Amino acid sequence: MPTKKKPTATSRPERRPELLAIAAEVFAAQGYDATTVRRIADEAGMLAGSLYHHFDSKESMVDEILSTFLAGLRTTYDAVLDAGLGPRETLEALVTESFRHIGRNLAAAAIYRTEAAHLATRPGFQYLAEARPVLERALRRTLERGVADGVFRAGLDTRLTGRFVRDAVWGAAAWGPTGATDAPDELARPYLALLLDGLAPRP
Amino acid sequence: MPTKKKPTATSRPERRPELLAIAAEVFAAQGYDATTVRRIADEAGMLAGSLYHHFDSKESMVDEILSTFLAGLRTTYDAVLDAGLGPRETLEALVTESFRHIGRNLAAAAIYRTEAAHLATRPGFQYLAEARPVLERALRRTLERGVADGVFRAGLDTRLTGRFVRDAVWGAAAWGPTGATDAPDELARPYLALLLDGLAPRP
Amino acid sequence: MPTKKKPTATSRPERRPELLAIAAEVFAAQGYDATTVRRIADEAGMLAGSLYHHFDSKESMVDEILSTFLAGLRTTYDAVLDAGLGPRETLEALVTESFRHIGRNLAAAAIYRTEAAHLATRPGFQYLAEARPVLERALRRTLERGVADGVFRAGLDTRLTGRFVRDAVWGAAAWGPTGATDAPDELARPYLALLLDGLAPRP
Amino acid sequence: MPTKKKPTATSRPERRPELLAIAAEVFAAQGYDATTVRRIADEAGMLAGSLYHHFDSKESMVDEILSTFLAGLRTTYDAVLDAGLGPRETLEALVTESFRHIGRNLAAAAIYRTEAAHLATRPGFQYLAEARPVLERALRRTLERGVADGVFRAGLDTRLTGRFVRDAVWGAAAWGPTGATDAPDELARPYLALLLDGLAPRP
DNA sequence: CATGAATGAGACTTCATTCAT
DNA sequence: AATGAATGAAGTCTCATTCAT
Repeated sequence: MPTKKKPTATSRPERRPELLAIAAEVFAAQGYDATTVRRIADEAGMLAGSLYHHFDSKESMVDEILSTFLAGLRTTYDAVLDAGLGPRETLEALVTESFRHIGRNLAAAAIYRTEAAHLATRPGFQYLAEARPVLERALRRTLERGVADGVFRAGLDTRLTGRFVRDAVWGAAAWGPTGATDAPDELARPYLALLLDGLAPRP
Repeated sequence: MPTKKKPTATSRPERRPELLAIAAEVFAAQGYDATTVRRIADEAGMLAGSLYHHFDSKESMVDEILSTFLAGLRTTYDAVLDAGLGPRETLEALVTESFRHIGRNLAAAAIYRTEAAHLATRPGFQYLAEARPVLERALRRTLERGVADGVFRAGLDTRLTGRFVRDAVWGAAAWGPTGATDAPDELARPYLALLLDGLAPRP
Repeated sequence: MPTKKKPTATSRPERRPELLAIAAEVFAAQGYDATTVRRIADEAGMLAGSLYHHFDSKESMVDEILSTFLAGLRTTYDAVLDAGLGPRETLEALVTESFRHIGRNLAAAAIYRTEAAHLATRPGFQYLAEARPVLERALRRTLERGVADGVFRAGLDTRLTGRFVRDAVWGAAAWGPTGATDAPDELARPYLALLLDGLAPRP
Repeated sequence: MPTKKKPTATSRPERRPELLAIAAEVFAAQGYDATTVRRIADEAGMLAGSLYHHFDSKESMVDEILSTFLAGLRTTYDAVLDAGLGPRETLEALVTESFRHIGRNLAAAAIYRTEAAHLATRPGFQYLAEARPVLERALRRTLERGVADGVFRAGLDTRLTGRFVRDAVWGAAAWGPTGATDAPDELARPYLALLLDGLAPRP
């Protein structure tokens, strides 16, 4: 997937990702609107004005953070969907990879979860609205395939179920560093067990 | 002797809750920080300064919205937990009542879901941090009881499961008016079916 | 239901002077600009808007307070100057009556001392600028008479001395209630002793 | 004593004191509350918001003006009191140095005289209340020493006299630029003559 | 007379952003 | 690349004042 944005402001490649990581951390901690450019600069050990040698604007920072995050996510999902797996294995892979991507980019994921809906209304951020149903749709289709194949329970409301799964997965983005970073697979496994077999003991 | 006010024709039965509802709508739609007091006033058909006749500050508006919402939620949970139900029925009631409360107060719920984490760091909003684990804890304990009673699967990670359920339920607060308002019970039933029995068909 | 004819709630038909006294107290304590109309109303047990049944504006309140105070002062000075006293007795009377007037109208005096210079620049308050040199001028002329008569020391700088005396006298307006109210004559006597005879012991 | 500035080309040797001087002038002329930040900025040739690059708030401007002024005053008094002078010389030095300090910092002195009492009630300005009795106390003690030594008249009410002297001296801060700036010693000498020897001619 | 709601102007302050050095 | 000063637009909030009830 091609990068949509060339760095417009002059930048030395080393510093840029570093600054973005710092910015992501602050955005995640305080919220995008509540974060001041000065606070990011403080955290980076420079003055507010100096940030503009690296980025065009505060908006371009979230933009880059979120579009990078989402591009990676989409790539991951595409790989899963193109792998020719059965419905159950596809579902497991979608869930597992989601937890992994979130765990690897916790700040970006938290920003996405909290701010995307509001940011999506601003010009230049439509891609956020477009990205939102991606996981949901992949899940729904996988569920439909599974129901058709008899791998998943007949009569399943695939639309609602897709949403429930998506929300449960993304919820982990808000658990904070202690919850989701270290071992994303230790979230995926129990979640999948619950999702597939339910709470009630099998007879 | 001060007589009770008895407004005759143009009775204004408390403008306050009306204004709070408007404010909640705008906060939910745009985010707390991105919402200007003027926008709320516009929506209410008055000038920005006039709002301060009814409220101390913008902060006090979210405060009242959220604390009212959470007080109702806690009351509901307490009623469920005190009803003497078995674990499975308690779980069903917690989920069902959560969807109902969210559906009845969609704007407040959306604000809570999106802003609570950031607002909780401000002085005077500690109660948000305290309220956060309430549903999770109620769920976890119910799950523990259920596991002990053999109603729920043995070996369940009750801590993680509590969180997954909470996130799936609260996720609906972000579905927008078309998703969760109309028939909360039509969310609760399929969700509980999924949660209890899982995706996989029973043998 | 109260009686029709008499304004009952308060047996006082004239609320006005009472309200002015309250306003003067608050102006003196907080400063004119820092005083809100609402604060005055609070102190008077009514709502801010209700004050406008008695006064045209906040400005008209200070106006009435200060012009009343100054009219009384001028009357007093005129009486002293018209009494046909000698220079020394005139000086004593001016000082004594000043302390008395200040002591009797402490709040108004404090407002005058603190706010007059700034208020005088506003339209409608020119009389404040005109009133300012009244005591100084009376003092200076009395001093000049006294020097001519040999009652006061030859070579006295009457302009400076007039100012020094005025400032010492008006300074008491800022001493607070414990300093100047109770016994103005117990200020006048020692001050006059000091002024006439000085600190140094007579040989 | 202000050092001559030696600007090279466009040397900006600290804009801060310059801005403080401007602010002091405006505060003195209009009163603290009546002064708008915009007015100060206008006078300084910048926009209101730009002032906040140099100062935290309007309050912090008066704060710095007054605390600097009072620190200098206290230093001066301490030097006088530690000089080992006799009572009469101490008194003369206190009065002379007061007139000088006031004359050198007329705007700050005027602000102090007019606003200190009201400002002192705000948090962070307690030092104003503490600084107020400093001159009075120094004067009273010097007077007491003088009475004990027989340099000053026996039976003197030192408390009242201290206040009278303080008020006469500080009064000059309100005389305006034409009165007290140019030659503070030409105020001190006649005032001391009056204070020591009184109005009445010596026999 | 008093109330309670609302107005409208303006105040202080914040902040993203620019630009000469 | 970075600094420090400044801009300009907004935003929250205050307050004197008005007016129908």
